[in-house]
Amino acid sequence: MAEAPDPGDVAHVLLSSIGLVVRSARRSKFDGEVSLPELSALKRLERGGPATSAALAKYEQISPQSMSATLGGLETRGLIERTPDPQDGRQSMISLSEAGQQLVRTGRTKRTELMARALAAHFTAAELEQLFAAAPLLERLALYL
Amino acid sequence: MAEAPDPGDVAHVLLSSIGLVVRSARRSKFDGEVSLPELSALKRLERGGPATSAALAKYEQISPQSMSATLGGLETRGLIERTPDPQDGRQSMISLSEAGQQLVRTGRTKRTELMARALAAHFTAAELEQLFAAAPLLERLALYL
DNA sequence: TATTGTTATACTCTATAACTATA
DNA sequence: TATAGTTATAGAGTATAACAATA
Repeated sequence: MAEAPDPGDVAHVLLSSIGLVVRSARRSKFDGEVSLPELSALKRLERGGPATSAALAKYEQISPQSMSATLGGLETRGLIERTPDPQDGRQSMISLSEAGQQLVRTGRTKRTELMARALAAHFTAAELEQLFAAAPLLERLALYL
Repeated sequence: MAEAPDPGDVAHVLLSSIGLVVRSARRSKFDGEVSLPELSALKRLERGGPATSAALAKYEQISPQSMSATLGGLETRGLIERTPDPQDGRQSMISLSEAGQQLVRTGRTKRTELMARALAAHFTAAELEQLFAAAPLLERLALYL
């Protein structure tokens, strides 16, 4: 194990590399495909189960209004369902529809597939392991920004 | 070393975690501070030296038009300089100005500082090492998307 | 009054198309 | 004609402000 790198250096290289990946991922467009924020919300629902719009916004670190817009698009395409809270008429629980479950469970979004293929073709097992291990660290980092 | 994770799983967790970091980083606003794409361009110039607008766009994986807009903002604030190519009147070399060099070299952008503080406060040396090692892998991944 | 969620509006970052100037 | 770069315009994703409905 090498010595600990300077946090400033780590911040530097992370900001660069992460920016590049996001720009690249966004650049590849697929018709009728879910967008990055949509995919993120769907995966959150799969991992965490049904949730209110406000809770989702908090998890995803975006404003409730933005989440509202994202969910609107998902509902239009039948990927999520809303169940009004019988106790509190203001709230609704958002959950994955049958179609939404299929889409996320099978991981068959073209965007994820493209990245999976790139990983399989150009990275060693050890590197995949490294990237896999880095992901939870990145999630944790996001909480402190 | 654990066995190699499935590339699909790696793609999944990377897309999620990276999205979160970018949204969090963008959410924290600082007046008069360089934006993420601006910072990225400045760092590229520091690492790679003077370059043309087109070359920068290619490195950063954005269109030449977008890079033009980014550079326009940086020039207005005196962070970069343009040197016309004496041989070819169409081209200019972009380089960091004195102010731009200072800003990037000292790493004193508020955004980088915020992330550096978070890393220093909430991550172990081994984790920093892990994140540091993951950055070049992410850059490579971006090339194949 | 406070809370959940939406609608209206605007800003940032990016793209594509059309243009200018130079080669 | 071809290339480097800019200007014009549009779209995605985000934010804040103002509003409606419910508590």
